[in-house]
Amino acid sequence: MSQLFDTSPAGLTGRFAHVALERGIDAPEGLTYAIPEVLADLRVGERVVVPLGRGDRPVSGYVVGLTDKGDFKYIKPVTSRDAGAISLTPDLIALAQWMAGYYCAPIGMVFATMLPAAVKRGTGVVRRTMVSLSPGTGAAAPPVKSKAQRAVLDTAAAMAGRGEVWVEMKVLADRAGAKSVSPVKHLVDAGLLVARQEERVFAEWEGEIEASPAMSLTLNEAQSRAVDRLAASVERGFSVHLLYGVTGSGKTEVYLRAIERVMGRDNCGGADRPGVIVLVPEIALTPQTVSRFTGRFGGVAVLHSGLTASQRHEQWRRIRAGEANIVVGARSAIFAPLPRLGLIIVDEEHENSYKQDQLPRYHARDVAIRRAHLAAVPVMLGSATPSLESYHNATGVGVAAEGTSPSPRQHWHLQQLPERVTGLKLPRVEIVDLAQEQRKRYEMTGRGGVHLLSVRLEINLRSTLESKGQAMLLLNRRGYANYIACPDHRCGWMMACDHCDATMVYHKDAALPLGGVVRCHHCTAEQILPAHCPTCGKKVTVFGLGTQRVEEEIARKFPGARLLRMDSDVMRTGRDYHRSLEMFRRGEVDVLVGTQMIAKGLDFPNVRLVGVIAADTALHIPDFRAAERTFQLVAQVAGRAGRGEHASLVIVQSFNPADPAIEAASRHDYEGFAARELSLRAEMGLPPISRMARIVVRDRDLAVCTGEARKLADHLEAFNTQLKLNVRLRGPMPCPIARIGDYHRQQVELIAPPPEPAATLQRLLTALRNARVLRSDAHMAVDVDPVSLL
DNA sequence: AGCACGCCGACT
DNA sequence: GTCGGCGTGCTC
Repeated sequence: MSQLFDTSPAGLTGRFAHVALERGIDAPEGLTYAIPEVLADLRVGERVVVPLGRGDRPVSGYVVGLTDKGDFKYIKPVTSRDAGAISLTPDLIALAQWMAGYYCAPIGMVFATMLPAAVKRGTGVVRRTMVSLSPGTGAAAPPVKSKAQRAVLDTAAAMAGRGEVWVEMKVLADRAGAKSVSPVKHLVDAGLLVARQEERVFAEWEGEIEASPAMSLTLNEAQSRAVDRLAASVERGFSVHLLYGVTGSGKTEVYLRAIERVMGRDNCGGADRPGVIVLVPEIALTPQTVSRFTGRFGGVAVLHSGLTASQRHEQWRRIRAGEANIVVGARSAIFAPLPRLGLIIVDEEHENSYKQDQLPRYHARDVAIRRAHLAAVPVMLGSATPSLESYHNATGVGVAAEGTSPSPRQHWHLQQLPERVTGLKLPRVEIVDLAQEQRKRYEMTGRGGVHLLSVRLEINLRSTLESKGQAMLLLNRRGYANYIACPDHRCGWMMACDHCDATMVYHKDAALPLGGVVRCHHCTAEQILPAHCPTCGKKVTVFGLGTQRVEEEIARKFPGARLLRMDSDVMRTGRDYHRSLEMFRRGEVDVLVGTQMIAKGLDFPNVRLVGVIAADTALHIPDFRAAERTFQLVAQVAGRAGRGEHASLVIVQSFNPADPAIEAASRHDYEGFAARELSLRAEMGLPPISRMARIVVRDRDLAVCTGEARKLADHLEAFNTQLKLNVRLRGPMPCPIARIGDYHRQQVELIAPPPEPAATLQRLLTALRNARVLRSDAHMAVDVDPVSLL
């Protein structure tokens, strides 16, 4: 169209910008707008305002591409640049486009996730007027009208002499002893001072993060080797290093040294230096973790959910401006707008919290790998219990034919830290058979019922407390009892949520009039505990284990022990969590009872006993990763013991003591577990050897839900056959939890076989998306690489 | 996401 | 005969 004109229409450059809008339109390549002369220097990544729809409603979007050809029929011009001059680096634009395609998400949603709302809204932006002596005003005392003006000029001259050339108007007035800024304003009007507007983001910080002293630790051989190999790979561009180091093997020190190597020892920020992103699970983002980085380096920015809007905005601006080039943060910190990237580190890469459970359903580890690839830099993934995805990629275990040795994927490297740092050994782990324990107890006492503490655990807890040691007890289930039922087996009534296909959980609370509430863990439903069975009238019983019950049991058996429970019911904010951990660290707590939030990454030297109350909680959930979860949980919590000079012990209670996952975790045998589990996955055609996507259809009406799911499955089958993709389709079938919050849920699973499973899956999903039968919205959720199948 | 167009029930 | 219900689809 532009070629029709010898010269462009008035005010237009004849060039065009592809603009991806912030919401709504699911087109990764964006809409085409003409670039006006006044915006001739528009670049990819800039946030702009464009007219949309008949009413030319102003909407925000991002320039994703520039072109000389505008082949669309009607083309409107870009209205203006974003008022806050927000822009994303070109690598983030490319990353957003990849994410929108890979995760089947509207690109606008991806941008919305990339940019903190505080940045878009401009939270915390303060305008200040800065003034400075006019050039030429200095030496000769210019005529002034008042004493106040004289004082202002003298003060400004004195400050300029100390290097403060630009001073905020209000500050200058104060220093000069003026009652208001009016003398300063008069001087500006008279041309003796010059003024300019400055916009700055201002945030209040409550107490500075204290930097822990930079300890110079000597690396052991394995640590040095890992650092050397990573450093050696920098020149080759993109590479992935899986740092598999047992619990307590000093992975953090490897990260710190790797950062030193990449950006130089004396980092203090500066845009000329490459930047580093360190991803840490939200829960591990403690002041202690952060201080290990701030203690070693300057120019560190922190991003986590506990920040206020203006703090987040301030951190983002510092990063964007190159003032901070080390970013430590949770999942969304992978979108940190570093002008130049040098390295990405993903700590505890196996953590499921890296996967976002809302649109866009991205996995921060995988996005990190993609971002490193786009920037041609190395990425290091660290874990004591790597995800089978990463282990498979880094070793090739799981696909090698008999007799051939497995080989890693291209660009992947395995770095191992097989031993704990100086002098520390992995703790001894004992398994207690709970079924046998129950029988023994019955023989001795004549009474049945499940006891939370086995004889072994109770004895060891007692001796631990007597010797002033600390203990941690893990039970990965909140509440008091997760079943509320009729005691009569012939009746069989069990209390279920009215809105979900799930049982209700009893939460004890002595402060409440009826001693507690009954809650659904999948929606917000809450009820009182019924006294009698609604079907047969018998007195209801509660059974099943929860952390509250462990707490009660310990309090009863060990009245002198200082006890603290940590689960998401008690820990409402990150501050509660950090405060509790600090109490435990200071030794003000003897026994810590909690869910998986106490299992990961914590380092308390005085923990001499770790007890797993029931290792089976995750074992029977209908998810092919049940064994992997169980292994990770047991191995991780076991790793909390033996981090000091005292002897320590881990006791794992289980109804399935011979289960391979529990057994392997008790022997600290990750490799054995991984080899076995990966061959099972290969045999059953499951990830990571294959790739999976899951599409959930939800509707309040069951018939609509099943009908829509059927239609979707038919479409999938048609395209799968037509494109000869050989993707395995399962369903439509009800989700394991078939109804949540009054919405019925049907699912279809897509499993793409090797070779090139990811590409195969993408081809099918893209085909459906282009045919407009697949969309991610309120009715349909596409989850690529799901981590949870409920 | 908005905001239109479009095709069926209760009003002047 | 019109007003308006919100279902479906487009926005450069």
